[in-house]
Amino acid sequence: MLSRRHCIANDLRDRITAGRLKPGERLPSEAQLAAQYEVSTATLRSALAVLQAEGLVDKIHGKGNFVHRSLRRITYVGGSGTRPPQIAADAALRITVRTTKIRARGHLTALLQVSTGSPLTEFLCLKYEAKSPHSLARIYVPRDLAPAAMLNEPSMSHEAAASFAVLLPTPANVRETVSARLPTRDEASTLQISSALAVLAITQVTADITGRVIEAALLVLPGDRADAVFTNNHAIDEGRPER
Amino acid sequence: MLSRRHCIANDLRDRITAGRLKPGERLPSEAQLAAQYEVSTATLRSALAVLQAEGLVDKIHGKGNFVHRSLRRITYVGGSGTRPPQIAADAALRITVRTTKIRARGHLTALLQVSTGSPLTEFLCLKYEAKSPHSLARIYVPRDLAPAAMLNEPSMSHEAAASFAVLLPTPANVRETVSARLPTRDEASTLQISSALAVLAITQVTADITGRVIEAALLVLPGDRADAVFTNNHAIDEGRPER
DNA sequence: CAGTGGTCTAGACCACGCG
DNA sequence: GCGTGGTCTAGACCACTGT
Repeated sequence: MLSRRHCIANDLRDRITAGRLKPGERLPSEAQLAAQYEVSTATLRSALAVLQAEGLVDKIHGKGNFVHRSLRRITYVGGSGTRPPQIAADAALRITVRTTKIRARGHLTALLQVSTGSPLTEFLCLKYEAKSPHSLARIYVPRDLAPAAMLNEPSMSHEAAASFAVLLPTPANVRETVSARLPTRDEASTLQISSALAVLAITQVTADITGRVIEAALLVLPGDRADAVFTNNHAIDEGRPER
Repeated sequence: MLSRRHCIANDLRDRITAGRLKPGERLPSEAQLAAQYEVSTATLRSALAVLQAEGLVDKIHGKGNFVHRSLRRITYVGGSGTRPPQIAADAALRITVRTTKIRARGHLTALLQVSTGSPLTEFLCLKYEAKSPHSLARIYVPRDLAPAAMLNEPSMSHEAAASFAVLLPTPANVRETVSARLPTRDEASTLQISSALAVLAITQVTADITGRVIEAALLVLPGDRADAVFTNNHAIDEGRPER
């Protein structure tokens, strides 16, 4: 026996995945839907919350509920060392970078293996596909390693922005840690996603051959459209994994 | 300006992370908490829902709300090819394996690059730490490759259960795809987690040198306590990533 | 049985977007 | 101003857990 909330969520989900409700389309207002399903607005809203957490529905205050526009999937390609790891920037991605001088504290000291107060440069990178934010990266580099040119160059090349390690002299060892969590308040609003939609968080730490950490990158990708792929070898190739 | 829901969630979160509410401890009943905070039970429940999605609170119907017992973290070690990738089984993990003969269909045909109806063996592996389920893996192997011994061996070694590829003759190429999503109904109940707690889903495809896929593993790890780590080199070593 | 969480209601009032 | 979603209430009733 399913609760009405789940019945309604299932019904709407089916209508969306079957294409009877199309991406970008506005759903009837919550009051109307509540009347159609003969439930209270609270119940109807809890059904929509399910779909929202699944990334199928976008709620916009004052405007309505919309079938999620299925954006291009984001594929983070790891298993680096030969090429700079990066989000596959197939096309038409716009990147903004904000550079800030900060001092290490908290987790950053552990990640970069520097002491508290150590000078760092933070690169806050935001990628957009058209007008929708797609991914967020915070990259930290010890101040003495950040090439001076980059510090003064507001719009750098797309490729370089994704990772700086490749520009540095010595070959790099990379460790990437991937986890699933809810976005912080800031991340949710920056990426314009629901704070109930889990993100794929990737922490990428790059060291030179001496073991010195030369870069730490914290990437946040919306869970509904992101995968991270790690390959030994390019021999295996085909479609998407399950689900 | 924060909603009362978030105020309450923040307050309880602080009390938990500060240790004033201890792991395993039962919270006051929802009615009592609602009275303390002077809100309706609905509002209080929505505050608890926030903490539940963060994995900080376990709700048990008929018993109460409990501060989440912080279990050992699960670290999935990828970047394989030299050693079988596996969940670090530091100690005291019990594994159950259920073996089923099935036929390929849907996503599995694409993953294993076999045609629909092709005979497979499914290994459904569940790891427990004490009595709590910790991770779930579904491993698929073409029937003609599954060693006959394993099919009849109900309790295999812990190491072998995590990945079979290492037992096979030819060296392997591995592709691992990581994503964040909500658990299915089955996964949530099997892992005894909230269906609002995101999971880290890892799809691991192993091929032999000829390019033939010899194994596909679908791993599901609770997002609140799992990381996947991919390293080029073991030169970098220290604590946890951010957050 | 009593106590707990789970679901749902009918309605009030607030905040946002747009004409 | 009007229609939308966002928050909250006070309470009813159901379902599960333990005694």
